[in-house]
Amino acid sequence: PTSAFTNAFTNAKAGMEGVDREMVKRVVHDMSVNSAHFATESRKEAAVEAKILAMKKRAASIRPSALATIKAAVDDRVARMEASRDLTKTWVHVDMDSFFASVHILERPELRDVPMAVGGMSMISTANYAARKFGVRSAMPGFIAKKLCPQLVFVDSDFAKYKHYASLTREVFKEYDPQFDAGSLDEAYLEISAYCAGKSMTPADVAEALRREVREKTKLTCSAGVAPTRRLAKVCSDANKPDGQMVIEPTRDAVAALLSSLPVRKIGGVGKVLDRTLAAFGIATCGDLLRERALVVALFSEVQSDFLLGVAIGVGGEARPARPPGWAPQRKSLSQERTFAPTADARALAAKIAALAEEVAAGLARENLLTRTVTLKMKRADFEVAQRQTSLPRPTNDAQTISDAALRLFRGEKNTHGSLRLLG
DNA sequence: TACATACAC
DNA sequence: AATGGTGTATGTA
Repeated sequence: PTSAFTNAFTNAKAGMEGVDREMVKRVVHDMSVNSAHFATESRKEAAVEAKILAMKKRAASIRPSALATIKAAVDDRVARMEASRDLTKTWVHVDMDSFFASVHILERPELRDVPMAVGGMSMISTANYAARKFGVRSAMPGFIAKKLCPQLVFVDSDFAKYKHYASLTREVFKEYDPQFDAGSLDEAYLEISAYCAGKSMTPADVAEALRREVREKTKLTCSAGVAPTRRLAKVCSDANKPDGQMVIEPTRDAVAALLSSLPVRKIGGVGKVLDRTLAAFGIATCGDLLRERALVVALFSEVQSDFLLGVAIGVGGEARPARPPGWAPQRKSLSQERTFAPTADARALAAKIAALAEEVAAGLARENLLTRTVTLKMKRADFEVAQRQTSLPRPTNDAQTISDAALRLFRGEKNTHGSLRLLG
C-alpha cells in the first residue's frame, strides 16, 4: 500500500496547481521505497496509526450519557470563548513569496524562468515557481526533485543575502507597526488598527500599500492576509500567493463562513499527525471541528482542546502578546547538529562531538549565556534518533566542560549506537 | 529531570 | 549515492 508519508510532497501548495499529483506521488514513492529512510518513516507511521486506534477505542467506549454531559460543558466553554471574541484588532500576516529563491533571482534574473531550487541533491529549502510546476517543493530531497524535473538547477543558500533583504522588509514593516513580530526571515505579523485609523485607510488599502512598498524597496513580492486574528491572517496570506492578498472582514459571520470549509491542515499548529488523527474521526475542516466539538473535548488534552475549539470558531491570537518595554526574546536552548556520511568510528565521532561542543560554547559566549544542561543527539544510519541529556553541577559556557559531558553521554551509549549519520 | 514527539520555517 | 538545521511546546514517566 502507498504509505501516507509519500503524500508529503503532494499537498496543495501555491504554484502547484495543475501538477499531476498522482505522478509526483509515484515518483516520490519509487525513489524512496528501498531506503532506510522509508523504513523508519513507515515505522513512525505505524506508531501514529496505533495511537489513533487507541483513541478510537476510547471514543467507542464513551457512553452517550457521558457525551451529552461533555456536550453541555463544551457549549459553555464555546460560549465563553465567543464572549471574549475581539473583532477590533486588524492583523496582517506578510509572507514573502518563495523568499530564498526570489532573492537569488534578483541577482540572476535568468533563473526566473528556469526551474530552480535552493539547496542540493540531498535537500532543497525553496523552489521557484517554474520548478513548482513539476511538483518540486521545499523539504523535498534534491535527488527526487531532479527526477521530477531533470532540468532543475540548484543554487547554494546564502543566508547573509537573505538577512540583508529581510532587514529591508523590516524597515517597511516598522512604518506600519513599530511593534511588528517577525517570526522568521520571510514573514511577519503586524497589527495595523492604529495605522488604519490614523491614515483613514481601509485594511485592504494598507495591505496593498505595504506590499507595494516592500516591492519598491526590495524588488521582491510578498503576499498578505488581513484578519481580526493572527491565526486567520496567516491563513489568508497563503490564499492568494504569489503577490496577492486576502481580507477577512471583522465580523463573526465572515469568520464563520471562511472556517466552515477550511481544511484544519491550513491552520498553523495543525501538522501531519494532528490532521490524520482528526481525519480518523471524520474531521477534515474547521466546520467539522465545530460540529464534533464534544468528541474533541472528550479525546484531547485541555491544552489541545482549547486550541482546537479556538480554531473551530476563529478565536485566539487577537491580543498582542504582552511585552514589557525593553523586552527581548529569551532563548531556551542553543544547539548545533550536523549530518555526515554514516560512520561507527568512535574516535571520529568523538572528534565531531568535541567540535560541536566548541561551536555551542562559542554561541553561548557570543550571547553571554551559560548552560546547565547538555543534550547529545544521535541519529543512527537507519534514521532512528535518540537523545541523552545530563545536568551539570553549575552553569557553564566552557567548551571542554560541555564536550566532556557530551562524551560521557556518548560513551554510555557505545554498545547501542552502531553507525551514526548525525550528531548534535 | 529525562526523553520523545510534533510543529514551524 | 543521496531525506536538513534550529528552536519551541507539550506529554509522559
